[in-house]
Amino acid sequence: MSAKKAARKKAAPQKAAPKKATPKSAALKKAAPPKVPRSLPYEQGKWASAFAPRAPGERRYWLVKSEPGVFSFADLLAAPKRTTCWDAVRNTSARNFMRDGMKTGDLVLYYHSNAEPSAVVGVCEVVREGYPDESAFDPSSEYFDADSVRETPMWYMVDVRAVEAFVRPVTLPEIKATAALQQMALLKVSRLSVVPVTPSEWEIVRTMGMRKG
DNA sequence: GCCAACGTTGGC
DNA sequence: GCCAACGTTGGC
Repeated sequence: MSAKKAARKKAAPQKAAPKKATPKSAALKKAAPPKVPRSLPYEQGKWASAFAPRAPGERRYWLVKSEPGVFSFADLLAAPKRTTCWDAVRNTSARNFMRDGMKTGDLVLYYHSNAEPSAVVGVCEVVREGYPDESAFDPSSEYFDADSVRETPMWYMVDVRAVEAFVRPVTLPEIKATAALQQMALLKVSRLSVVPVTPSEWEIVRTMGMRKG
């Protein structure tokens, strides 16, 4: 285990729920002049398809990671309305996926990272599209970021609701051993807590997770 | 615990 | 704008 895990703090007194994944970095940075959220050229990059205009009714798929010791899928199932805000993400690419890519109704694979075994354990659904992450504004939060101000929020989150628990975990070794899943962003991009999943990848992983035996 | 792969920061 | 130093994630 690594540093994280340290997370798990007071419950955010906010709307949805507790904290989750990505712990953060340290610290309180000294007061700095507000920065405008940087816009990366990701629209033209390898993730362009995640942000491209959608066909009418098109649903997209994603994967989010959380350490089970911090916020597990069982915690999500036990949360009010089986819903939580996916706060505390402090990585610009993951932020962009949440702020600009995810839409209500999209389905999300729930992955337990730093777990034994690390695995996809269930499915949740986006029920609220990107909105400012309140924890970044709160000086008492361990996720406080002085660079994020209400006028120009730096960090965003979405709300997700649990849809179904897999009947068995689809482990990382299994994913790595599946030919059709070799291109999954989960395997290709290291250390990103929110990543896109293609429709075929989603179908394969979900089928594996819902099949007994 | 180790370390690879990144992302971010800051000096220049 | 370059790039080295540093921090973080997360598999192993």
